[in-house]
Amino acid sequence: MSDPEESHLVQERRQKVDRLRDRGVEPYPWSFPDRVPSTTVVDRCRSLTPGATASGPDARVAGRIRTIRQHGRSAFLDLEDQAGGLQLFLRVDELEEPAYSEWLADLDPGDIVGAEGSPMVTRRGEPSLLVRQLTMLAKAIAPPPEKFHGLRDAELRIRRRYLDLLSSPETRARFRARSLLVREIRHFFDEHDFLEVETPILGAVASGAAAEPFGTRSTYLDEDLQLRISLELPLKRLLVGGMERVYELGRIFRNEDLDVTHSPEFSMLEAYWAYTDYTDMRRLMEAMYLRLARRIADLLPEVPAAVEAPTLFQSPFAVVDFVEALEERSGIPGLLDKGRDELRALARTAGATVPDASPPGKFLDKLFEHYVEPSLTRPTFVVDHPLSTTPLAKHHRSKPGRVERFELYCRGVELANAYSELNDPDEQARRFEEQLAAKGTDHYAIDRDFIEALQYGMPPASGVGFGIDRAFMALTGAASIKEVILFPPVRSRP
RNA sequence: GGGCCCGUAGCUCAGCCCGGUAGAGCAGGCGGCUCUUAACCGCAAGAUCAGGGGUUCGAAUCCCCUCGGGCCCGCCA
Repeated sequence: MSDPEESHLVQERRQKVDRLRDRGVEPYPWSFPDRVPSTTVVDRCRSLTPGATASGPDARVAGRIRTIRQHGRSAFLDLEDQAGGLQLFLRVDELEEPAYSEWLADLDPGDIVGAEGSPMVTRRGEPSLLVRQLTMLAKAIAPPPEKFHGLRDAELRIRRRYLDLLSSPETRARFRARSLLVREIRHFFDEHDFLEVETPILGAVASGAAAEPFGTRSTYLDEDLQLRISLELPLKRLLVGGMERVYELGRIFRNEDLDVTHSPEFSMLEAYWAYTDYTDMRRLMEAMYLRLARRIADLLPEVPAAVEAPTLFQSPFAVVDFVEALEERSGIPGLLDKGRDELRALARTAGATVPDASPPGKFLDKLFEHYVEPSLTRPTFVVDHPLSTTPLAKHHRSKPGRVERFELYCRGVELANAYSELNDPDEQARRFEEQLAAKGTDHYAIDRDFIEALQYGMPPASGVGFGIDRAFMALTGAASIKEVILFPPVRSRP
């Protein structure tokens, strides 16, 4: 693939830029005031019969030229803007300066133009703008992707997302929906009196999850730093500090390979709620997902999975006990009494390869992943995990060997993870030590300052975390996380 | 990191099995057309066939390596 700079197509378009300048037309002007969305013009066309032109004031629209259909001394242009698009109808006897023939010669698909004229409906019934004045707003010197098939090359669609966006209404709709869904999530927490906060991305030791961190370095501090892998510990410090309902929605970084459901950097929301337990949080999450499901159906009426979301997410969500579900599905009784070696053997049989030295919880997670997860297509809360799987949750008040935790699953994907938060400083210290000793989790560094914070007293609280990308995937049925991240990580260009 | 598959014009694709020196549509150029909508009609142009090496009289095509991508596995609560 040669550099577009060298292409003769670009050369030809550069010559058009020169020609425009020679005629005194600025190819890159500063603004286009008083423009309205294309939908405003389309609305004004509704009352018109085919062939009629509106009598009222002229309308001004702006956007990108997608196609040009020239008919000798008239032409139709398809103009696209964020609201949608509109057909422009150019006729030599309607168009003011500059001359029609000059305009068409220097206009290409991909150019951004402004148009002023009368709303009209063609004889074939297409809402249009009968153009009186056409203004070049940004001459495109690189040609846009093919008008009908668009950009299919998966690599180009990701590396040059702007090309994917400008050539694909579906892509534009998807990312618009993502933004509005994030807005909805913020509204939800704001309405429940949670404060949105920001905590550091850079720190000495990344903690709060078992994942390989990215490293970087501060020249000023002369220290090695790590990028955060979770939001948990700083937010809990805020509970200690007296903030009773906090959440953060931000990027976290895990130094791992990318696949259909994992990206090395992704957006995570974590919320902590003082004086409540995981049952309260379960109700909150159910309420949130019910709301998001309704919202996504409105936002993406063209996407079947989005339209089905309100049917799929219906109250009450199913609740299953982690151990009961696993024992039932696998047909293996007494899992909690089994030792590490026995669990490892079972995990092997189930086809999972886990480092021998992993803590018992790791094998249980693998078994769960294998036997239970795929069957969780409807929204289901999996509750009360074995203690060995979860170092930061409070032990269960009535089930020995368990913690008060839930994970929400839907369409086989984990959508949320929450627990009654551990606030006993000594037990927390002990759990960290155990994790560290168990190996297989060598990235678990002990955050001493966090233990110290707990010593001052953290109110009982529930906390939840969920990946924004996966939530959006589950709601829209997206096949890959790359489809829901505007700029997924890619290798630098060769 | 391992396995399989893919990379041909700016874009979308054919040609590759079975070796004979590259073909179309869109976009662009020139000409025609004042209601089209993947507009249409005519003419001309556009390609280090991802890059490098090998086999061969001859390689887009067969083999090897490199780069980039996709899928699966591993890693990843």
